[in-house]
Amino acid sequence: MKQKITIKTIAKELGVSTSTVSKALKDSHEISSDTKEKIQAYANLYNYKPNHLALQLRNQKTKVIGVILPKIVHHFFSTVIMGIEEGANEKGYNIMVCFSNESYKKEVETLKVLSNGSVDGIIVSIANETLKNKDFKHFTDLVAEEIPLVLFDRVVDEILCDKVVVDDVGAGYKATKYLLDNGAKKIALITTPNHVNVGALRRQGYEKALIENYMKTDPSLIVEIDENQDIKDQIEKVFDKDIDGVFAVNEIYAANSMKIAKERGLNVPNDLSVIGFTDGLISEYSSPTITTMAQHGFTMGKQAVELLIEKIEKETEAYKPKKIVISSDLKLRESTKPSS
Amino acid sequence: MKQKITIKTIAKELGVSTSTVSKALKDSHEISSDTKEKIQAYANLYNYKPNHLALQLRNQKTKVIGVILPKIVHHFFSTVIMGIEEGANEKGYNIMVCFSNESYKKEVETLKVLSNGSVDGIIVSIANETLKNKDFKHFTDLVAEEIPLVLFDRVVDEILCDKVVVDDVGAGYKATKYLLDNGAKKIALITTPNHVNVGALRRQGYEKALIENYMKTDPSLIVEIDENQDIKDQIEKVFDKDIDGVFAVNEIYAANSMKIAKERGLNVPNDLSVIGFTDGLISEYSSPTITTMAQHGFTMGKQAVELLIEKIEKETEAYKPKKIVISSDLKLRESTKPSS
DNA sequence: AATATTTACGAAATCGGTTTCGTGTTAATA
DNA sequence: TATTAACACGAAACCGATTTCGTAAATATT
Repeated sequence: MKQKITIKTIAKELGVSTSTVSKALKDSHEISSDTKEKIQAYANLYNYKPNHLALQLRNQKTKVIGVILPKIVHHFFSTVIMGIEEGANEKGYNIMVCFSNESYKKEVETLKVLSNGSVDGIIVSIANETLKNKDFKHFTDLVAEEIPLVLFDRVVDEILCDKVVVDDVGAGYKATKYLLDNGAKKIALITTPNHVNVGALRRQGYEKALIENYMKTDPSLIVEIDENQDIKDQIEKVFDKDIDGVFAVNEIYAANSMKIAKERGLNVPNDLSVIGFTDGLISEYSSPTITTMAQHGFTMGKQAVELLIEKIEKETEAYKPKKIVISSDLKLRESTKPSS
Repeated sequence: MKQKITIKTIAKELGVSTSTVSKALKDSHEISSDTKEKIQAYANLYNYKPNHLALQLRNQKTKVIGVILPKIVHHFFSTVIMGIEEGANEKGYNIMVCFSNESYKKEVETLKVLSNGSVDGIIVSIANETLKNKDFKHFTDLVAEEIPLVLFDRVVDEILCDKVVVDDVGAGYKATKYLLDNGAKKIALITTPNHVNVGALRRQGYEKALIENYMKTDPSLIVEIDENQDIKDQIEKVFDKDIDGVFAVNEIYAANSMKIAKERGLNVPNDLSVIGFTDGLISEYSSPTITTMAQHGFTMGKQAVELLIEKIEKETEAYKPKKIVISSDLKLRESTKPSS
């Protein structure tokens, strides 16, 4: 890279001290207008830009926010990033994005790299593997070091920090209730293994809605998808149970269910109603289009980053972790019968 | 944030100089094993981590790569990010991700922020608005400053730097030829306005295939989508032309075409064959599934970052911009007739 | 004319590391 | 025993900015 022009260069060229240059560039009253003009003109001419690293070192802050996501090729996480970026930019921050790829090891490493002073704070959605093995030491260490941390979507109680989550129980409840209210009797739940807490919570909502309707939950209607195996094959089984409703905890599971229904000659929504989760492109472009619980990723990201920046900038001693719950709404489309 | 432990702290506590601590921590032969052990033990105990900012300032490099994308809620760009991140991590770099949101102004601002020393190099896919107004000064300035820059996918010749692109002409040709070879006579092209160069290039391929087949291009079969208006409405018109093939330059256009076909009672692929671009989730989960030109975003990202890092680390004086062309393949699915 | 007050600028410390060079002590060699 | 070499460590410069404090010269006040 080309040799950058620094304050020192300017000082030497104009025969003044670096302090004078520094003050002149910020229009200090201490410097005569003559000198100021000269220095500013020179700086402009040679396109002087203050070196950020030097400023960061001096100010002990980077104006950068670290973000660790489990994955990115995923509509929900993409929208969250958008929200984080917009919120960060508004406050003059940039974001450094990393991925754990759902791996515990990568999450630990990434967290270590980010916590060495490269960023002022960190936003994370926990990797699946970490949720499974329940080892959160890397996070609690971070909290002990008092590095600002905000968790979103995939969070756990063991880590004492600010959190932003969807009302997963409520969402599961709303979806299931809608299906029941519109005549469904046997509703399959296509979910993740229970260690993924959002899956577990949505399941609670599902069960709550059933109980309220005096129905008991039938374990054979619940499919826990193992992502390492073929998704469609795993869902296939539950279709033998003569179901008339499907609540899937994400788009992919919903889309797979639709495909199976079509193959079996079931009419959606007349023979079978389907509700998914995460309002992404698949739901929008599938045919029939899929009714989903909209997750408001953009809002989550923005709220998360606002919480974080508040924590970064307000050095409040007495601090109580906040938890923001974002409610999700049912976005009605063609895969369910119209509300009766 | 908690007061971090620094080399100075350690030095004072153990009654040695900072130079000794620094050397001891890097296992220098200059320091006696006794002292080394003492210092290393202390550093471990108090979880000492060298401050990255200080190192960056001293070494004049950040080990961070800036990435500016037009948007992220988009399968192709998501996969590119994955590739960039993986390639960067392998070489010990992190990525700082920003979005232009297709806006010229935001692109200029973001570029300015990133070029003040926060990153060692930058990877960009140009915003639509910039492509339209053809103002590339912010990029040429960057090149003049000799800040390593790599463009991908949406690139222009005016900017002298390394580039990674898809073989858009070839891809357009392959897709169109496949349709022709399987009996299509009237193929609609659903594309972007011509200033988006990838659209223009894919169109060239489309025209080339037609010419080779002794057909002349019919302008009324070409739809240039204005993204500010309803996409489906715009495509609708061309369906009145009695077409039997559609080549869409992205997934969304393809999915919309499928929907129109379905509404009009056309059987895909028997009455109408459809080929899209960008092998994303929509194509995979649509029904029938959509044949697409796979764009290999991951590979593009990885190649781009490798080019960039080479540029960053090799201070070669004589330098000739490279252009890597990645060929895209047709991924056959249900929306086209099997190859005859 | 003597003193007080501005004005305009520079020296030096600081942020947290790395690195070169110098030096006192001890051990090895002539 | 005198000289040399090896060892172990510290002082200080440096990266690029900011900022406090000090001060010489110019101007204002009594």
